[in-house]
Amino acid sequence: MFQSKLFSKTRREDPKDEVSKNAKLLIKAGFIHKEIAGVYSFLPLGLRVLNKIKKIVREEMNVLGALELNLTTLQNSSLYEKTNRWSDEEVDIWFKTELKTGGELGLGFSHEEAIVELMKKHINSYKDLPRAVYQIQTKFRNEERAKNGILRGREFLMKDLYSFHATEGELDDFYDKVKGAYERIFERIGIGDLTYTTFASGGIFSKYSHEFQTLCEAGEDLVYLAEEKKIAINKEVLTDETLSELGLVTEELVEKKSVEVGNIFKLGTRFSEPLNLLYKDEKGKMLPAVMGCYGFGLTRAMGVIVEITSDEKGLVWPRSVAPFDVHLIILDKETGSLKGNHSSNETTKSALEIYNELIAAGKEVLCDDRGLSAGEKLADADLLGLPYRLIVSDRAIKEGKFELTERVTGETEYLSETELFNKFR
RNA sequence: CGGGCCGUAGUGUAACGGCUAACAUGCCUGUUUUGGGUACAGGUGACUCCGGGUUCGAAUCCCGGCGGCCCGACCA
Repeated sequence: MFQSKLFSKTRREDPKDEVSKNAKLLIKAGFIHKEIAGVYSFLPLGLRVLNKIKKIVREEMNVLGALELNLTTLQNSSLYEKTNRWSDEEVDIWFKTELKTGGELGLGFSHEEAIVELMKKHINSYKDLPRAVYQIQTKFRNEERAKNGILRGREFLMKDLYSFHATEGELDDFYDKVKGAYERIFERIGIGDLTYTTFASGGIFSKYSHEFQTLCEAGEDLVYLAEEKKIAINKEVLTDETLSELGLVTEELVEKKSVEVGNIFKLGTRFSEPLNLLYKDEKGKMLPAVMGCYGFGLTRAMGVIVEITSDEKGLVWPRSVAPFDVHLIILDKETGSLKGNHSSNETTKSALEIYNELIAAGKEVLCDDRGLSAGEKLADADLLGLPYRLIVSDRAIKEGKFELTERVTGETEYLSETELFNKFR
């Protein structure tokens, strides 16, 4: 893609209405746009990052054998009355609205009820179990106070997976597999080292749930780490009892701030019972299905990546989620001479060749063909934070070399064309 | 939901109750420059968030609304 065609512009100054690092940088670099407090639009660059994360999440969901679907945003109030989750006393984050013909609706904040209602039509027998379905969908939560940019919005993108089982043992097995899948997701999106599987309060059905907490100064949660064992405990369940159960002692724990990027729950029959999701077992007995639910905040994960990887110059994307692989920067005496994908200038011509070859090699390339000064282009490149910056300049062309700089380390190599392509193979 | 701060060109800031609301940046024209936001010249751009009030006079003071941020509470 040519940068001259990209409508989003970078800004020189921090937006005055943002304090969080993630929002400041993402806005400055033109990845997102704030519509309302806690409500952000995703511009082309930001959307590309989100899509990269989505792809990784989908791949890991597929490994679990889960099928993707898409439930509605508008939710029927009467369904939630059955599980006692419609009243404001029970759930205070609903965005509620109503039909012109009467009747209340809510914008979905989570979809346990909806998925159970749907699966009732498709699960009748033990032969229909187990089942796992997921969706990647915008959730709405009427937070009293949105904060920290895209870490806690009123509207955000979430992956929610639900599983249905005949027995608790079956749920336990699946639950452990999901835990593994989550660990792979965090590894793959580049925050695995800082993400801890954390014991948290479990709700009614199980003693604990597991949160995936990424250590981060911008975090709102407090976790206690046993670093060597790679175990963490959320402050909310930190008791002597918990410690002895997990075989830990207070002395080995370190307190850290963190962001909850995922949370997995054993729901048991919390929803299947009141909503009558029943199946017949081998003996013809009607039993409620045993369920699990597994959430992952995509937009929040993106915010966390920014919080922990960016530096004073700007964003620093891990390769797996970067909007492009390579930032190809043309520095020549006639920049702006690039018209309709051809040019008479040797440097630009050479850059275009490289551009086309990289694309042919399957790389995603952002080519800075704008008629700006070198300094501006370099500063923008740092701000956008693509993994590699490839400079094609008059100087380099004379020497027959391309200059490749890795954003995260700042290390530069001077490569021949062959070496360059070996690098990207 | 308690407490605090704030709202001025696209962006970031300034302006004692008093001159045509200033500066930087951006944007447009031209010349210049091409390895770290190049330089110069000319130009463009604001009903000072909205509504009321006080005053000879309001960006500035008062009331109400809307919007934004922070601290705390909350976050199934």
